[in-house]
Amino acid sequence: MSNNLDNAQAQMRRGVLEFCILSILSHEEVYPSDIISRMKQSKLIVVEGTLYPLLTRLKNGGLLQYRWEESKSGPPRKYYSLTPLGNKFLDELRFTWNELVDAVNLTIKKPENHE
Amino acid sequence: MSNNLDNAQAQMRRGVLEFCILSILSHEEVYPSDIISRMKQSKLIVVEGTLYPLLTRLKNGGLLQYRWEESKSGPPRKYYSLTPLGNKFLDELRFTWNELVDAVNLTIKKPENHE
DNA sequence: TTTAGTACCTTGCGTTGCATAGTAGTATTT
DNA sequence: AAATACTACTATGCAACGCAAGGTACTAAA
Repeated sequence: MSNNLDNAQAQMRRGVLEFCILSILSHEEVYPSDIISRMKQSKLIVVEGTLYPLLTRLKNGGLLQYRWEESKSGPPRKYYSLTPLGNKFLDELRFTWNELVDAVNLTIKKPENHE
Repeated sequence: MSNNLDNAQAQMRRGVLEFCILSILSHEEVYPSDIISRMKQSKLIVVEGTLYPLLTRLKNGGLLQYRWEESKSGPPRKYYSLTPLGNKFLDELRFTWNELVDAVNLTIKKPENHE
């Protein structure tokens, strides 16, 4: 049961993963570990095994780009940012998100008496 | 690209599928085809190949129950409804959904200047 | 009896999230 | 200098799930 719940919650989170990551990247140039902590701040947990492949997918799709930057405290970092295409894409997602919220609110409300 | 977008939109929808279906079932006893049209009304598309396995999963998890009812216009229908456990579960999902909306809104907003 | 409409069910594929493990850089401790 | 710890990126393999496609079965109409 709690298993079921965890699952359903995770499922919800997954749906907005891409959207949130792109949003974060639209505000600031960050590297993957940054994203993880930003997300954790808003209680949206992402792990490495999820994030890295996702970023690669988005990059291959032409939505993201990155540049290497040296770090004093470890290996070099990949700083990601949105491409113009990525920005357009994000705009669409914003619209989709708003639509989704509306759709869900409509669905979870008790229906009017029809007939 | 539009492929990418469709994908991301579908991903979002998937996240709330279970939640919406359980919500619908909490309002009225319906059969699967009903659910599909209810969802379509709110622009949340579900197809049979998704819905039937999902309902079976939820039933096996003890969240749903059903009864058969004859129909004048075709084969008998399976009318689903929530079990007590299903109701509790739905409550949790409502909470999760609200949390998620907050979390997303927090994430997609420009961050305050920290430092 | 054929066609159409409704409803339920199954199979198989592709995607994707995630646990796990691995590589490689810097900094600190012994 | 060797060992340990921390940070960061990468790779692999499995399991879950959505969905396209195809199938069964019932009623009604042509």
